Amino acid sequence: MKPESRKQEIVNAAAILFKEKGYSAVTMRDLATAMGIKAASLYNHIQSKQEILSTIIIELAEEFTTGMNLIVNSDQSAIRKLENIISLHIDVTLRNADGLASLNNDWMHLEEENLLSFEKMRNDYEENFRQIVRKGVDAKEIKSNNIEIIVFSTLSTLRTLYLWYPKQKNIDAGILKKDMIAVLLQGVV
Amino acid sequence: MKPESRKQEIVNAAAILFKEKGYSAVTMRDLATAMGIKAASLYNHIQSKQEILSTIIIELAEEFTTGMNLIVNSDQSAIRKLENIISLHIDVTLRNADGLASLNNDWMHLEEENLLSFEKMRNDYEENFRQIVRKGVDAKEIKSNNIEIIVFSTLSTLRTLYLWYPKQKNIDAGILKKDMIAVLLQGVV
DNA sequence: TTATCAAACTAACAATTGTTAGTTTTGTTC
DNA sequence: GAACAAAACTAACAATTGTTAGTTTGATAA
Repeated sequence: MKPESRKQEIVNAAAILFKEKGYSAVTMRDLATAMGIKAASLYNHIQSKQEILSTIIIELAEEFTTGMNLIVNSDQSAIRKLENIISLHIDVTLRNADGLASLNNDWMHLEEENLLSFEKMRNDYEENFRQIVRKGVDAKEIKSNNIEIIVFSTLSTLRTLYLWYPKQKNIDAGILKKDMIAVLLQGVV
Repeated sequence: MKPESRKQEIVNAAAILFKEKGYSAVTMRDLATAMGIKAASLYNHIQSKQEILSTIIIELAEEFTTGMNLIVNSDQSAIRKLENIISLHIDVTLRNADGLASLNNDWMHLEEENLLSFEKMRNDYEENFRQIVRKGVDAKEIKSNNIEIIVFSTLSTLRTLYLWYPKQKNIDAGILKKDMIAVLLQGVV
């Protein structure tokens, strides 16, 4: 066990609180109480409340961006790429479910460059996703229902994993991936 | 066009703001500015900020509860029931996409009885959903992947419709329902 | 012991929050 | 135009917000 830096401990505690009540509803005093210290003491380790949020979100966004780039540039079928995307989301969710709450619900409270860079990463991510599906349809690997609906429904599910996963007890990552791939790609009927 | 009550206008304006920034980050002065009046004037029409939130959420929750009860008690196949649930979500979303943002993201800021009654409605809703899927699996209508994953993935998509639908231009409700049913039930492969 | 440094503390600030009280404006009805 | 109600206003409040300044504590190294 490598000891976590005090800052990282604060960021982790904040992610849990942000998940429960949202960024705006969590006060620095709430966070300090959760850490067992006074609010002012937090500022020995972090620069601002905003810095906590951006630390949580940007790091996760970069993980997704890196993962997606690897997948997009790989030489695989569209279906395989979709499977890898599902796997990526599950991996990130298992590692940091709390932080994903902020990424999903509080990104709009980012400021300046962080907001812009987040929005760019998210748009690029979605565009990559869309392109994979499009190519899959062209290659007749994927049913040409409505491409936008496929992208939307798959991404909705993957983005909500952070809420659902913690409620499942002792679920194995490998089984989860297999089942999720089956449901999302082969359907339920 | 029936004239909306001033209170309803305020609630509608609030729903839009809550969607953009979340309940906690929207101040009564923000809302007043959006209405073109001063913050204090809002209180001629509403009792509190909290009342606005509960008006938005409880009404929607009751719509879902009513709709779900009709479907559960109907005499149809499990697949048909799932189709009707999809249809229900689309109908509610088309009618009040803004309010659904609060229902999805700000329900935890409800207080007292409203919080309890919301949580009960949501749990009952999910339990009904789960039971329909379970019966469908028993009747061999539905593939027995992982029931929890089916419930989760379908519900995730339906709950996120409020974000996606407004970005689609001039999409016909009937076509949307058909396509959504196809993707969610028959899959994409 | 002494010096050092991270990490806690107390005390306070200026700004913002939801809300109230009391008053004025606006528009409709007799 | 008098009367009335709806809906706006001004002014202020007590509480809470993120944050800063300066100080004390506690452990480690010299």
